[in-house]
Amino acid sequence: MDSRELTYFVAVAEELNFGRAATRLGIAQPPLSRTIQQLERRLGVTLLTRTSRSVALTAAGEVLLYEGKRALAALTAAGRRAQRAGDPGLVLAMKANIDGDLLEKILAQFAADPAAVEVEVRIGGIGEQGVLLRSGEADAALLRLPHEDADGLAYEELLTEPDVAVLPRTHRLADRESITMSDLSGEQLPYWPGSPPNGGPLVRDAAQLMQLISLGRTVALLPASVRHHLRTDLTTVPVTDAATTTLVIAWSPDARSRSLAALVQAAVTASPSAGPHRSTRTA
Amino acid sequence: MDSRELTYFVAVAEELNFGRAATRLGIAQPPLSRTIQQLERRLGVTLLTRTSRSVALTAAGEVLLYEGKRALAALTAAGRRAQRAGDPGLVLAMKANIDGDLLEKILAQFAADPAAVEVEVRIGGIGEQGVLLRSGEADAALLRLPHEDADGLAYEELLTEPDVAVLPRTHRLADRESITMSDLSGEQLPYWPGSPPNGGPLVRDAAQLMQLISLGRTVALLPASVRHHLRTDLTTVPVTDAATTTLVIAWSPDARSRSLAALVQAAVTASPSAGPHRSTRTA
DNA sequence: CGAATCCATACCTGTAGGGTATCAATTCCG
DNA sequence: CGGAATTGATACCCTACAGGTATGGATTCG
Repeated sequence: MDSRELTYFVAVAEELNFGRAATRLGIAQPPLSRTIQQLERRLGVTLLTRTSRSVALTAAGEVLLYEGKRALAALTAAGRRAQRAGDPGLVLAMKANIDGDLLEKILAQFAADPAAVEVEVRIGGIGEQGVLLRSGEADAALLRLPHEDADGLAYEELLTEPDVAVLPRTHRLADRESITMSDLSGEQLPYWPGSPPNGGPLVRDAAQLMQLISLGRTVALLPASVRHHLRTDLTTVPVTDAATTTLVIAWSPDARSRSLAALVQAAVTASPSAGPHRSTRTA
Repeated sequence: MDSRELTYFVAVAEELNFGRAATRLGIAQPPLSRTIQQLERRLGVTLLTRTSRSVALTAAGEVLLYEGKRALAALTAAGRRAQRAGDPGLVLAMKANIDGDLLEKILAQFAADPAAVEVEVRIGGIGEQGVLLRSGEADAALLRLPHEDADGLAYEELLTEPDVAVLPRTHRLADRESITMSDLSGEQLPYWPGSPPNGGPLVRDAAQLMQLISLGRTVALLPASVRHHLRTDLTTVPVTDAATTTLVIAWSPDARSRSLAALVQAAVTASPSAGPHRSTRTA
């Protein structure tokens, strides 16, 4: 398999349109058609069914799209990790304000370890952490399960919190001791890029979300630790039957650096629920 | 990252010699040198330290070798799986005579499942099963832990057996009710390709091993179920403090075919220790 | 039925990947 | 100690193939 052909195929398979795919790849359409034909001939399998009006994936195409994307990601990740291999430092990816004040403790704990190295903390947008990790640009990431995807990653659980409702102070439920999910049935819950629209507004970052809540346009269910960083015009109310969010530290299962192991160890030690640990990966 | 460059690098990194690597790749040495230089320039990292007499890997090179091999394997596996995606059948890889008579039961159980498809059983050499699985040539494999490597694979445990000593009938220990590991301290235990030599003979397949045992040249510790297929000039003796071997059915964690799931299910159901199951991967 | 859309075909061009010849630096060994 | 052998780098050429342009054929849409 050649990575160029595969890259081209993935583009077509995702766009389901040769012209758009070619533009996205920065080449003309004819060479793209040719390359896909070559690939199909080489594999001896039809990947796409083209009516001269539209393109659809065959079963084989579905498989190749799914597996091919992973393989290509592994390829670029290999390069990235090699680039950063000389640099002894670690990169930790996280979203702003999701740590429940844990980050400082983790870093302090890590600093005490003899294997400690410099840690660059990279604050990314929603859903970026996993990408950074899988692409080899970050060594570890703080993720929230089940909101974020830990598929194919190793992780350790750090902290589990109940979700609370974040409301404007003027909201009808703002003064309640606690509420239930059914109390929120009339509200427009937001959704993130990547997850399916649910009628509510699309939010890209925390600040935007808080703004929308403040305007009464939406209401959010967030881990209890948001309380510590909340704007003064917002408040939180416990939701008795809400889901819980688990903060985990995740890393590539392929990584095997001494300092990364120490960072994970430090994170587990620094977290309040420092129970027995078990590495896991989701299937 | 380009797969061609990476393939070339892996060859050089494994051979630690540009000439040999070029031969292995079927190209001349100068273009190989050039390509590696290009790769290093592109990544901005030195991968190899060349004294004009020998080649050694840098830290970055080590990382790229390790991760690059995985990425390339994923690449070819993606192609293979796509090739076989149209074919609804499954390929099950295993070693001869390692199944403890379980294979028939598994296939019978599977045949009863509505999602059953044709199963091609591929009997491979020692250590090949994992390779077939990882390269996408097989959908599932019967492996013996801890002798074989389940790294990066998902698996379900089927059967755990104690190891027994396989001896010639004329052996001094052949008539004992049971023995201990210390009784075998004077014996030359064999080793397999891939594992480090230990002074004993190198064996490539079961028939060869049995022959060597019959000649009194070695003695083997094998799972108890070998008894069923043993030559008449050999016998087995329980070893009270021997390790146990666990037969597992393994598959690629990336696979998500209905029929494969049914096969795994059938294997678990057919195995005697049909307890609660838990998918695992080793780190 | 013409216009628009979309993939395939035909043909041309430039470059990058590959080959040969050779050099420079070590190492080996008589 | 000096010549032979080994090994990676350099210089140069050549061809195959990736990519571009123009255009055709088929389908859909208004």
